[in-house]
Amino acid sequence: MYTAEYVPPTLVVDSVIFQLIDGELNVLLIQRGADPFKDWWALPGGYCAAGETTQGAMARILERKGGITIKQLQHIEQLYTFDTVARDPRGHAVSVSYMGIGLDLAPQQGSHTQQPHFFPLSALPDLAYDHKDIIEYARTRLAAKLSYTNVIFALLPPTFTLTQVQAAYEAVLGRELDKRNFRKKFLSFDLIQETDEMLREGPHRPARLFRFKTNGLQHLTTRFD
Amino acid sequence: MYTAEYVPPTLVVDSVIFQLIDGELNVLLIQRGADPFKDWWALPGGYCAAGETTQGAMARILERKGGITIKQLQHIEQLYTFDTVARDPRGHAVSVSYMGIGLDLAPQQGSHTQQPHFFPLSALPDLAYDHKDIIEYARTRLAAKLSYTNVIFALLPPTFTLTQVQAAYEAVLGRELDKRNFRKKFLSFDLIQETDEMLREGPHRPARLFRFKTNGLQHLTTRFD
DNA sequence: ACAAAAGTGTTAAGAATACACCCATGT
DNA sequence: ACATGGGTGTATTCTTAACACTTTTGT
Repeated sequence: MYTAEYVPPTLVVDSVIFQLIDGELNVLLIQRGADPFKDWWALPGGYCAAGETTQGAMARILERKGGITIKQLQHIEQLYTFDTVARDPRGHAVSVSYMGIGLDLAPQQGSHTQQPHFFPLSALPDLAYDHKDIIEYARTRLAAKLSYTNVIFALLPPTFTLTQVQAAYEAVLGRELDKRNFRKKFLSFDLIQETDEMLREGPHRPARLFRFKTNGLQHLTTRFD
Repeated sequence: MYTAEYVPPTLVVDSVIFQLIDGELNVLLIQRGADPFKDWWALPGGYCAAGETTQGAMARILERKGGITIKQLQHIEQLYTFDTVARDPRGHAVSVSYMGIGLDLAPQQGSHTQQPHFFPLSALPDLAYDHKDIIEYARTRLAAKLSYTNVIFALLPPTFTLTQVQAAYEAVLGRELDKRNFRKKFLSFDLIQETDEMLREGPHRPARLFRFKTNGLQHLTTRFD
């Protein structure tokens, strides 16, 4: 397949797994059990072997190291391939990065790692490799995608209130939105429909529950923001 | 660096090199000299070795196979990593793809290939591998970037008329724009300044030449379109 | 004089923004 | 009764879209 003198770089896959916890965007990290960066927090990642797609490798590694299956993720997309020679002290490792988004993800102890853990983006520990850059890249991509896709569905439960949708937008964009304008605009996309359920959860008026008309990523015909 | 039983996929880099010719977006192709896909047209591409960045590999391969140096390119960006196992019949090859944009590129015969050639996107030959998908991905990305960056500079000469700018937008977007509205909007970005030169090239009123205030990619604060 | 592209403004419709009060509930 | 978050409409500003004629040149 390639000549004797051709030695490819190591190919690795790193995953940025997001979910909302308490209205904040959180990312899944594992604590490394071996050098380099032993005991540092890092994105779940690992080798991609010949014959395995990068997304296949992502699924295998996430399950083994993060205790999460990709069926729990409502959206997955490839982000960028990080390839600087110095990013891994052991030698040249090219990293294909992915973003995955889920809901109520409860990571399990992986067989090769310490307990994986979700951290809010506002309180990340020091990170191994260039993983801080990768997370920042993912957050920027997700924020951009809010404005031209329905990707918000991946952060929300099957039924949800408009206040929850707005809170999810605000968590990703990192700024507050006007309640009346947000509802008018978001409803105009025609992505969701009322259910006949209400959410009662406090000493205040119950909130209407909605659901998405279709799941799966779609491009908006009109932009948000 | 990796254990004996770990065999990485081959890592290759494929480049989509665009330039405008006669008001149409063209892409650089080479004719393959060996199997697989012998004599088919393909994107210039080749192996990336350990210790070499993917962009470094791109530069080396473009020069060798396409007769173009990356210094001739006014913009380069990574696109996507194509990794399906079946995309190369010889075995699993993961392709990191790049888009490069230049001007007056005159490809030279490469040492390992037939004469490279620019083809308009509207008249592409059959292409090897998944290279048609890669070109389509690049065109879509470029069209999207027109609306939120100044990337149009990469398609234009150092001085240019507003009609040329509009024609470049139209070539990438694949649709016509209103002259008065285009000029008003584009000038409002404040990216360009008048020169005191005029372009005379026919039996009609000469056109004012402009230049960009800064080269290099910038995000627009307001969107086009 | 004619053909060809350059250059230029106004109007109307639609979208974005700013903004404040009443409603339904649990305690 | 009160505290809490749910729910709703309008006026203003800004942006977009549609549209046609005059100017300057080469032949």
